[in-house]
Amino acid sequence: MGRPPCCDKVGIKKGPWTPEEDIILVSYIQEHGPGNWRSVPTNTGLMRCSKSCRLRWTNYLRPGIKRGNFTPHEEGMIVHLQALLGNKWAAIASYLPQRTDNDIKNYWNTHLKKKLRKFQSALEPSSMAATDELASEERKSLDFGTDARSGSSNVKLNQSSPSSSSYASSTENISRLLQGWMRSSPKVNGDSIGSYSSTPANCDLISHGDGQFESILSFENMNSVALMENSTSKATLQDSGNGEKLNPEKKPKAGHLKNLNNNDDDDNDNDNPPLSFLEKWFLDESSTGQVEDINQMMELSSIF
DNA sequence: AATGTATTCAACCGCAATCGT
DNA sequence: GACGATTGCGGTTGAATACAT
Repeated sequence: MGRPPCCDKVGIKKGPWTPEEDIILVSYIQEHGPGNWRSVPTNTGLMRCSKSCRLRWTNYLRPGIKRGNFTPHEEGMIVHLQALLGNKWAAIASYLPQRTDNDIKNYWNTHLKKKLRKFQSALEPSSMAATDELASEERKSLDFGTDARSGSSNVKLNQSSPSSSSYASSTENISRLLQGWMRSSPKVNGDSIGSYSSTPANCDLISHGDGQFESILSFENMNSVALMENSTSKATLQDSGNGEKLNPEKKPKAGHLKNLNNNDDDDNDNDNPPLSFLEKWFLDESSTGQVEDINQMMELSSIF
């Protein structure tokens, strides 16, 4: 019953991509442009399903993708947007140029969520005791800005995968691969199309580029995604790279609606979540999780 | 040095939305 | 409008790697 998975076909290759496959895919897209993924495997001879080709392109080969360290500004934006939108990674990614939804999702799951948990534990130490698994995990890495495993700064974490054997982690390979295309890419608003300028050109979110959170406070009066849509409606959300529309907020699925509604519920008083304090705490690498003003912190608990 | 454990992230899977007929 | 095909998205997995013992 139901449609069989597209990758279940015999002879369809799975797993990590090889440099040869990447070159084939990039060459094809360079010539034909992204899209019509269905025809990509057929036309290229790649033994990959269309989905895999699209994923490889959007998450890795696409020009202008920034890998590695997330800046504090990016972290702050993710925190902000996640609080506003829930796990709408694609929507969040549309406001973080050069970052893929997958990247953001991974970063959230591996780094930011931990920070949030720690934040919660600071708020409600007793509740942490109830969640033993999480609690023990967090206790292993008490320094907020420290990698639990290495004890070193988070900055280390996102260096392009240290692996020397793993091709997929070699950004140099990819950039070399794409160099020709990047050079020939037309410019839009001073940015190479290759930079995947999916962020709305007029969007206040990042246009300031000052690295301050104020830059995203254009959401100040937002209480819902619908409002966000209004606030950005003047911007043409168009991925200039492949022509795909990049609507920051498509019709949410049921689960997402729930998520969003939860946010709405939290904001029933029509006030935005008091995130500035959270950001400060969240991004303070020297923070040890100490809460100086517990009352202020308590205000934040309802957000999550 | 060997082994066990934790972490990361590229890639896969399944579902829902969208598109084309 | 109905239906099938295609695309996009979010959750999850598992191999590779780093770290701890």
